[in-house]
Amino acid sequence: MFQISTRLRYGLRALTYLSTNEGSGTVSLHEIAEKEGISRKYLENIFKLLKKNKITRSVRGREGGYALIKKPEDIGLYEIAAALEGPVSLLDCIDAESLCENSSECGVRSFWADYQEYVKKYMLNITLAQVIDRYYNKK
Amino acid sequence: MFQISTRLRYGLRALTYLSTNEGSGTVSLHEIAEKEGISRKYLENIFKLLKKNKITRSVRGREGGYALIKKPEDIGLYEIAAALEGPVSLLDCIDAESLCENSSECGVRSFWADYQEYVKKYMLNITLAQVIDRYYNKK
DNA sequence: TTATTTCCTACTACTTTAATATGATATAAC
DNA sequence: GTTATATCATATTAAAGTAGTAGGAAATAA
Repeated sequence: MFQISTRLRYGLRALTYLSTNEGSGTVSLHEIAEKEGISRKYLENIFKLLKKNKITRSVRGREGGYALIKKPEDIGLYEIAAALEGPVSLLDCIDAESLCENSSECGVRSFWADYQEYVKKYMLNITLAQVIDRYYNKK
Repeated sequence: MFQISTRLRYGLRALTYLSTNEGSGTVSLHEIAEKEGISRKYLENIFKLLKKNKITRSVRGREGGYALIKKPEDIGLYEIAAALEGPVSLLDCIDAESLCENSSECGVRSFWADYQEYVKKYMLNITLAQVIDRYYNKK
């Protein structure tokens, strides 16, 4: 219940590693995979999404790799989660009109809409920098 | 992302219907299925969990059905969600010690622990009565 | 030229989810 | 007592999602 996906967890770890090790250059997936104990092939899938959503940039070829586009302080968790798990979407309401007459769907829907806003708010207010900070302080 | 399951949504709708229609007796799954447009067989699965978790009671045989055990004001959404989706569980941390030395897992884990508490808090503070209230006010 | 890297298109194994199938058991109405 | 209507029990199925793998093309620095 309310479990996060391995994809997002791996993604966050990879980005944490990336931001603390990229320096002025890039970091290869090979290195991240080795240091974080994550499959390199699976990281490829993850970084494909991160690049597509303009969170990272890439350099191909030898000595290539990935780097963050923005500073960790400017990267919200919401955009990372949205990139890796798809954006928040409310429930479908296709035949809502016919349903809402006789069912409890409307009440439940409006409740969940609020719930999603609540979760989204949390994600919007936390940055990658804050997650990294936790890593070092192990608080 | 942060999407709720059909099982929980159906469960909430069924409980809403139940509490507004049980009166002093019980309501059959046949009736709920018909009025809410949900498969009766699927409702059986849902109510098996709700009964097991002491949210509803049942009466077998003709004229039988289900009823709430507590008043809607005393049923928190968290217990309903926990019954239908399993309780909140933190990430496994079996070989955490070996990992935490070199990886970013610890920082990410502590972040998600807070996140889960945040969500849990929301669920604990909302009752079935409040969801029902929304249904009528269609706010 | 070669080693290393991203990039691209699949494929696979596994788990979960939503739903169905079949029938046993209980009970009120007739 | 028979019957219709319920829950209860077990199990199966179809589709989707998740985690991870396979094989190689293209780029680029050493």
